[in-house]
Amino acid sequence: MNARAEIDKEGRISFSITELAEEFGVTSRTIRFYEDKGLVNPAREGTTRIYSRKDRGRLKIILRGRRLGFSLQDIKKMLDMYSPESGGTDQLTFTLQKCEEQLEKLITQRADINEAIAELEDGISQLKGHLASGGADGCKKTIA
Amino acid sequence: MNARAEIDKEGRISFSITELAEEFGVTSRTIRFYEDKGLVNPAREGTTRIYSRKDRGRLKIILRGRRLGFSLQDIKKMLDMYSPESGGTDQLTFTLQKCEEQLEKLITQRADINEAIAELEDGISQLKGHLASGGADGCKKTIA
DNA sequence: ATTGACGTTTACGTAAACGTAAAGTATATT
DNA sequence: AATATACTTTACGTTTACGTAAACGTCAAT
Repeated sequence: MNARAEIDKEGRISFSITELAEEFGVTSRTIRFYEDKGLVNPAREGTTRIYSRKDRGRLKIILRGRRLGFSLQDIKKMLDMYSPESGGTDQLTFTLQKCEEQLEKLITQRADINEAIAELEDGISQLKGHLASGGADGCKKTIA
Repeated sequence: MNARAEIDKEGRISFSITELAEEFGVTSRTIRFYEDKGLVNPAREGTTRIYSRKDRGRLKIILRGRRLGFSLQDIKKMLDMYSPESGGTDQLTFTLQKCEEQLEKLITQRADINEAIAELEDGISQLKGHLASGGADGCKKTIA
């Protein structure tokens, strides 16, 4: 049994690469790839990667970004935005602007989703109608 | 001047590939590529592609799908779902189920977006706080 | 008749996001 | 000591979604 695994059973404070991979449903290759691209930067114990809670948080954000269809490059920018480690006033201002741009994007995307959802719901209720009214046709609505 | 362009100035009933490309902000190459993949199937006048309103509708859906991060393959399935041309009852039932699955996906995705938006708004207001309170630090909040 | 705008096919090129082997290190259990 | 397990790096392979170039057809205006 591993020392680290012993110490922090619950409320973990550090994680191995495979732990995170399993938790998030990706391969370790993927996580290392993200590191290659500068999206995470775990500590090292010798050569082995040690992921902090913060690293884990970044991973979570990365994967959500991916689900939303953003490129890793965009996601990197987003992450950099979140942590303006060097807080010069103009850096902050810059970050703020980037954040607001990103926010716009997401809002647009939400609108897209809502449209898609509405159409799907519409289609579903029509399908149900067709099934209820029995027959092979009904109103022949396709796509507009 | 082209005959078609003359006839249907407004309320267009058919479109050329470049018209649609410009309208949707993609290249004609992209649209032909979608055809290659079976996502659209415009009529032909000789060898030239003629896009109907329906084709245009499909294109709109395709591009929205893309913005949402779906693969063309997924989008094809979605489109096939919308138009169950051969309406056998079990075909309809199948389509219905697929639609409902898709709906689930989108709802999940909307949740993702809402999370991301919330975090961003939070981050933005914190940034504004830092900027207002002047200094180089403040509360050192980074990512969790 | 030629220029130009628009269309076509065929086919090779490319960037992003990993997959997948190869080959080695480190620790732990049998 | 040997096997198993987890980790590492290096590097080439793969898929998706187009870009881009070549080489040609078609129509309308100059």
